[in-house]
Amino acid sequence: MLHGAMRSARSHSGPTSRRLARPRRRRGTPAETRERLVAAAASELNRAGFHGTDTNRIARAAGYAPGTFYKHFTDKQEILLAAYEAWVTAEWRAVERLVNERRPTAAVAKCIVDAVLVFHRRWQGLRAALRALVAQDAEVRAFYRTQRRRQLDALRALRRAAPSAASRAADVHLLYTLERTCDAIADGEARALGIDERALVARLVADVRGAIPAR
Amino acid sequence: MLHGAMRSARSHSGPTSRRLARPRRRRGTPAETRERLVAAAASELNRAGFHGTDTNRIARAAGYAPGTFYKHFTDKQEILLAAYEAWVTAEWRAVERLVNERRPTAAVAKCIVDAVLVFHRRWQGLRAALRALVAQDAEVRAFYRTQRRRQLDALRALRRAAPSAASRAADVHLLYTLERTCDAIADGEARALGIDERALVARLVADVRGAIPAR
Amino acid sequence: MLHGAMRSARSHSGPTSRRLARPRRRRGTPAETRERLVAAAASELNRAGFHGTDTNRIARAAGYAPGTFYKHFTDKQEILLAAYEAWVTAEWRAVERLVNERRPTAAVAKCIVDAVLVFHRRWQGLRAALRALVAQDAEVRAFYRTQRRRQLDALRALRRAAPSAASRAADVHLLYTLERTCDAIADGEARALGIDERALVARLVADVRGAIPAR
Amino acid sequence: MLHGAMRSARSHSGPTSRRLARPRRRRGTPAETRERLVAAAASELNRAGFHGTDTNRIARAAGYAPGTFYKHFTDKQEILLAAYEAWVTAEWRAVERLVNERRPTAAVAKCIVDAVLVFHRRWQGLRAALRALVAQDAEVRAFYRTQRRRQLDALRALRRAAPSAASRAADVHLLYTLERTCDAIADGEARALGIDERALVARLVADVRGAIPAR
DNA sequence: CATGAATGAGCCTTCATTCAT
DNA sequence: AATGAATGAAGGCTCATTCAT
Repeated sequence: MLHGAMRSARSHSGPTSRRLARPRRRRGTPAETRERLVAAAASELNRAGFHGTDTNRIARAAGYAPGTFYKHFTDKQEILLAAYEAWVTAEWRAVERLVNERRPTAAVAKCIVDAVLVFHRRWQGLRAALRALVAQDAEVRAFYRTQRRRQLDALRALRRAAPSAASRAADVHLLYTLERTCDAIADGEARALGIDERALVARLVADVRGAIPAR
Repeated sequence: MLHGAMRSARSHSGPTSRRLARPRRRRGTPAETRERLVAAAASELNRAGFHGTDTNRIARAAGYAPGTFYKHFTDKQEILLAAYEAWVTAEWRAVERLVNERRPTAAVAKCIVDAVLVFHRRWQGLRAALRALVAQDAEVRAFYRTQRRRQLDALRALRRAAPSAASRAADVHLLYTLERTCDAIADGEARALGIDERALVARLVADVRGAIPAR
Repeated sequence: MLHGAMRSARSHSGPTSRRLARPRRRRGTPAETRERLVAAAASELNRAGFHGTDTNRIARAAGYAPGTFYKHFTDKQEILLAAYEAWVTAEWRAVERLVNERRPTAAVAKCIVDAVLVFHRRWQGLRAALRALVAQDAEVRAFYRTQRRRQLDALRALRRAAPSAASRAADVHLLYTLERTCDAIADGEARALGIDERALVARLVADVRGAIPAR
Repeated sequence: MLHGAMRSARSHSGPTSRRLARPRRRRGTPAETRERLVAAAASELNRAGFHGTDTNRIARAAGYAPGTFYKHFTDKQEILLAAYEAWVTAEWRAVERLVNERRPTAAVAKCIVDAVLVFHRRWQGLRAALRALVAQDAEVRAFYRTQRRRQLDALRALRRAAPSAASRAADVHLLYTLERTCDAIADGEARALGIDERALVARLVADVRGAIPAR
């Protein structure tokens, strides 16, 4: 009569448990596995930051065991860079698509700012996580600067202007302004400060319009 | 508090110098202890970021045992906020001082940008550490926004203009541009991208000049 | 304008603060100080147990600074023993008083059980704290056994019987039964188990009655 | 779980023997790991009490690294409860076994008291550790009372009597008496007080005999 | 390729205790 | 006699990473 399975009030579920369990055994090519891991990492990093995310959790969220993570990435930092690269690529692909549409400059500028805002809103946390590492880690810094060069190249192509010292300074000035202000709108700071977001966006649109050639 | 450490951009003696010679029972008021801890924290956080230092290390760097930290701060986050507050205060005190000098607007604008650059160069890491936490922690975010409001108030007073929705948008636009660009110059990114820093600074000076009243 | 005393959102109150501050500077004889400390310790230990109480807190609760504690006691354990000794003394003084009243045996037995219950209810936590230490520490164990001898002596005197091996066994049997059962009633276990407390008390009264001489 | 360790009162090989020879990567099922941890915890807690051991030590004693502990238990308290639950189960299994033997009531009662004594002797420290926490922690208290209910149910079944308020009071009265007295014998207090242990045990046997049905 | 139990360095935090005043 | 800032050892717990399977 005492033998019944009376469990402790607080029973730890043990190491076998998968709190984040999703359907597993989704076999596929290594590339698919990697892609799933990057997607899961982007999401986790965006939500909890670099130090708030753990690699076991990333793997589980992607449907894999912890060890699998390290078959595809050498460390946590590497997957952050992969996630960020995907982000930059997607953002600039979107911007380029907009620029190539045959529309008035003003409309294009507005669309670009809107598109950037959408991306910054969606990936606020990921961006912040990266920025923090950029300040601390030389490797991340080098990577970040490479991405920045890609952005600058894209912007220069968009301008269709001959590169000059002045125009390069103007380009980074624009990029930083756009980026920082979009971050502030994206993370709600502008609203919290009682700023009229439309007025702020209007300024950004004006900045962008000044940078792309009139049609 | 901490103004001794914040006032100058070159006043840091290095943490290694203290680690060996640690006098037992350093006497002083609690306020002095607190100030030493904040100065040490600013320095450590600036060097290694939030997750790259620990409270024991901060205490040791200030010349105290680990336990002492917790007599003055409830946790590591609190001391980061204290260090940041001191930073903001010192920076804007410097800016105000410049503004109040009787000099031509152009000269004042140049001095302001230079001063901001000095602060951003010196406290790059601290700023990055804070930004990362702002993205993750609601309490830090609230604190950060309070500081931002102080900055905006200071800027408005400097403008001597009646506050309007447009001018507030212009103010944050300027702040973000100045801040992000100075960060990029401070952390060497501008140089790494082959940007002419003087040209970039010139743009910032022009931005600032547009914001302060002509004499 | 920035110079106003703008305090951080979370401001640690610093080492000078006395969260438990009671009116201080109550000077008096060393014996009075000691007594206040013991009283405060009894209360804290009773509430939070040995490991849940800290000596700084005890000192503050008694109206003194942390250092004062160690002027009167060599360590935390010592004050626990002092508090316990006071407890035992008070309890048996109460029991003796009841026994010496000229009343029928049954009434006296009932009063004794009630009195014991009152003490156990009031000092549940202190008793538990002591018991835990008794199991771990030889010094505490020795002290505890000394108190137990006092109790046995008191009980023997109360019995007015010649000491014999049998009567001594009966005495400890009674003491343990009374003690453990009163603890269970005092800490609410009896009630939680759905036991009729009056029936249980009645049993204890019967036990006690069998041990004291009829009039 | 843990019955290997609990079944016998002499099966412990000592924690020192393991500390040096620690094979890397001990393989086994999670259940085996858990069982080893619980056995090590029971032993450590029994030896040093709740605050006298730490989870790192428990893990090492079981042959694991500190982190392994937290794959199986959320905290130190949980493993204490697991160890205690195993203890209660083992003790009552032993008692039941004795009761079910076809022997005279007197002999059975003697065997029961002896068995309880063996368990109390072997696990004195564990019992004391638990009792101290019961006084301080609501969760532990709830768990403890659940175990107590199991004991009462077992005792009632053993009595083969219809449950009544009077019999329930008698049951807890017996349980507390038996328990507290066995603790006192087990921890050497009875001997230290000059009590004839056989006489005391004889009283307990009489108490138990009164509770189980005659054959 | 994938698994998942196990690792272990190291962080944050507490608190009994000391000692210069 | 009392103070209270300071101490520092130690403990609970986490998580990036490894490796036997």
